Amino acid sequence: MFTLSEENYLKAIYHLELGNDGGVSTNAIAEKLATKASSVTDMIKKLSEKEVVLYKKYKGVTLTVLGKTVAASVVRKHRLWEVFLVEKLNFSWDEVHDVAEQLEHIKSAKLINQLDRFLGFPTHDPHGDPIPDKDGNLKIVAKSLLSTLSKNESGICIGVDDSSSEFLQFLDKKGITLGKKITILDKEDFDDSLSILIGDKKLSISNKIASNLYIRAHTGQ
Amino acid sequence: MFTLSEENYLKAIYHLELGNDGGVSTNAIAEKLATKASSVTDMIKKLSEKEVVLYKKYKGVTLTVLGKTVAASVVRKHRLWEVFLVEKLNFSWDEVHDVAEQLEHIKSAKLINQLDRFLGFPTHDPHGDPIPDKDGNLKIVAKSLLSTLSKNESGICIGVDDSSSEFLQFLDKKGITLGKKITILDKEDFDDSLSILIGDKKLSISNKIASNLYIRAHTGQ
DNA sequence: TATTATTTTTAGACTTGTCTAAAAATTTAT
DNA sequence: ATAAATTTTTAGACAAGTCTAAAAATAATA
Repeated sequence: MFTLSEENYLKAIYHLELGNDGGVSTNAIAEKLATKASSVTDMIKKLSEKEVVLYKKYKGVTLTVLGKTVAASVVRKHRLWEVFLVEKLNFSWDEVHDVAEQLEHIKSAKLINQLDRFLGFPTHDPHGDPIPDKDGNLKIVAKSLLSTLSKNESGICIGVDDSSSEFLQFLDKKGITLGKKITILDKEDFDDSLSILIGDKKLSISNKIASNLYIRAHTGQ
Repeated sequence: MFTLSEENYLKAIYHLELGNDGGVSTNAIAEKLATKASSVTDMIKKLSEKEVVLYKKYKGVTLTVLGKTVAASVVRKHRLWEVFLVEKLNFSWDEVHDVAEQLEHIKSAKLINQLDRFLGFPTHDPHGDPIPDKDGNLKIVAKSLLSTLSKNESGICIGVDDSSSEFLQFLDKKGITLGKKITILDKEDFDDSLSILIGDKKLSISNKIASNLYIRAHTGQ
């Protein structure tokens, strides 16, 4: 059994490992959890004794198979609860994070299995992130940043990189939601801003926005 | 804001105050929370400084208006989650307690208000206990123990006193559920056991069972 | 009422998770 | 390759919540 704090460390390491390949640094974990490097070192020792991470002094940390399983289960719970909040309780996608951050630590296998069923076995959370299955596996869908598409290419909006509530509210305001088709009408060399067609509306968006939107290639039509 | 532990103490005191009138003793709280009297004294001092209880050394403890509000809100959350688990996630009434014990500490006003709406503003939990409203008020329905009814009297089963899972499973096995009409066919003086009619079935139940079942008077018919 | 029993509180210790400040190791740059 | 900068670890401290053992207050009893 793992404490709330241990689960948060495992989740942080899990997310950091997906980004960087190889070990995760003490400082990276500290930054992610808004804590101090010395606290991270302490906790890493504890996690290492519990055999959920591999740790060599000064060499960073890696999740073991067990650690990965635990972390994935926390992520699974987080994302299932997010779906629940949006689909059943009328939360908007920018409101779910803090509550899911609490709900992800509730311990009950039956609860999460029944919730999964109740929600119709969803595969993605409201931000387009994949939901790990019971065994911790997740299906990674090939995706590209909108900023990497060329003129006249198009795709389906399937996720966001930055899921801060400011960004999500901005997208709401512009009418950019998951599942919508986006076509690049023009690219401005000067500032890399884009002119796009979304639904039947023309929009101009900055490169910063385009670098935070994930697109699934949309062949044909 | 209150910690998980503080919330548990407030809830315990709240329940104990409903039973005993007057102050709640240190030992009673210790027993309810399965902790030591010395720990209770420590925590009571903290709660007293936070002005949620009135405390005089050796004289027990009473909730303030603020304390009562906080406690009722925890109870409200607990019972709403129990309804959710039974109504939406197919838990049986003997399985909900431990999970609700965790869920009751999730902090989000929007979550609990939306959950309340999603469930259709229920007034009672799966064990027949009333759900406090947003302001912490609860509607107390006149109820009697089945063991206090006389021969040929009848009533509707509306709650249980003991909600341990052993007792609840026993009731399931016997087909005794909330909302059913129960009529006393006979009372045995020797051991106070009862012969009852529930639905169209005749049952013999011990006094211990009858002393843990709440009945709403059922006049006429 | 004096004595015994019970309840409650205090004193001191321990665990978890955190922090600051200083020391040690590693990496970067000259 | 040596010095400087950065990262990481250690050492010691602190707050929350709990515990045991002993002291103090209250309640029960002879």
